[in-house]
Amino acid sequence: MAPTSETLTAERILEATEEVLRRHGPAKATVVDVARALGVSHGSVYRHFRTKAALREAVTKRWLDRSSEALAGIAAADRDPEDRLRDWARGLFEAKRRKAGDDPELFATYSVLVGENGTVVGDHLDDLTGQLTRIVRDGMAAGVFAAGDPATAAGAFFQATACFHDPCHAARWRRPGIDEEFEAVVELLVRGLRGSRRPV
Amino acid sequence: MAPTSETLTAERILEATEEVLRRHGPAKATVVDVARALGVSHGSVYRHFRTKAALREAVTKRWLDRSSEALAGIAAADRDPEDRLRDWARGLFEAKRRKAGDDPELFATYSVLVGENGTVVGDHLDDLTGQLTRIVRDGMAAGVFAAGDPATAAGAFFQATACFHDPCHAARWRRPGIDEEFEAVVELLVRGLRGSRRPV
DNA sequence: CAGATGACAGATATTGAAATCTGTCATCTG
DNA sequence: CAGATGACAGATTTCAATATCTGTCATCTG
Repeated sequence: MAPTSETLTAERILEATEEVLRRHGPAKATVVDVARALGVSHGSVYRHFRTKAALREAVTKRWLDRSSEALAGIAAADRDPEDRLRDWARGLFEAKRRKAGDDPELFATYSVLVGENGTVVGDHLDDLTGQLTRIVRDGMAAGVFAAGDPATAAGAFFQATACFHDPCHAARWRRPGIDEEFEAVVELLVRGLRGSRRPV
Repeated sequence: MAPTSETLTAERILEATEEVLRRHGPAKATVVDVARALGVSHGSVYRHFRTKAALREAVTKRWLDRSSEALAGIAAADRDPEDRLRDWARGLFEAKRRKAGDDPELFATYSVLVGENGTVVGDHLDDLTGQLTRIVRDGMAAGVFAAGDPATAAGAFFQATACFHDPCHAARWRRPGIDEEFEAVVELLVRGLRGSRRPV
């Protein structure tokens, strides 16, 4: 809001943009608002970001990257792959549910941004399935999971748990019994990864 | 469009409403349009449906019920439960994908209606998971699937395949490789239903 | 008299004029 | 001269007046 004497950096613009998005929502947040919040002219914002879309994309990427960090720790840990897989899936679900529950409007805002930015979101999903692939590969190497293509199995696991991390299902995350449903799905998938009793 | 001398029945109103929805879309389809299409006054429509919402709900129910029928046949067949499960899931996916692909606007229209009508949709989902439960129960009875609560397992299977039947994922059904992804998820789930190699 | 009608009040949607925003760029300033 | 500015054109959004719709009901008709 008040003009600041600090140098205008991309980082400061991104912070201001997040704040404007938080206050005004995705539909009403304008580049002019961001410039006003920083006490500069909107022309200065365009010096750092070519278009409004690029600015929104950068904000989205920042947000998604922050989401990945905590999970990356779980994926890289040196522990039983099956436990890691459960913890990772639970961590992803809990994080999403907490964000959706604590500040529904902000979550809705980011859901809109995510819908706008196919490329950035695709990279984020690749990042997450990459983390999953690492866990699955470790599990196969340790003989805990049945042999197969780790990337395919990780992709299937990720898709099968979409109900518990994809924003389009957010409305259901408040229902009672959702935790039991989550556990049931994860258990079913873990058993599937372990492999079949009867030979193929 | 042209006035008809036949008696005005709920059925005829529903047909006209489907047509109006198909032509005008969910946002612009009005009760007055429906009455015009039937050549009657809108007051007559209100004699059969208390509100516009009730009319839309009835149309939604009709549509969902039609969707269930084909699958019900698969679920009730007297065949190997594992094949039945695969065919059922594949049938659900194919039907949804075909509808979304053949007439995207109509599919979008019904997606909106589905979003409006929690109760009717809930019943439909109960119907589908009921069909799945029957298959899973048969599989457990035959020893093909590991013992457990059939309803829980069926619910988990249904949620885990949401990517391939929930309209909110419709945009991804055109991507190349989607069939392989579907197969991978179903295989993983089927292996999970068969049970674990190592004792719990 | 069962069923259809259309006038009506309040709610909702449409429309077009005015305001604001996006993106560019010639100009200014430290 | 690197970086900021604000005027500008064309695109988009807002807003208030206007039109349409929803749901009711007294009245009509076969």
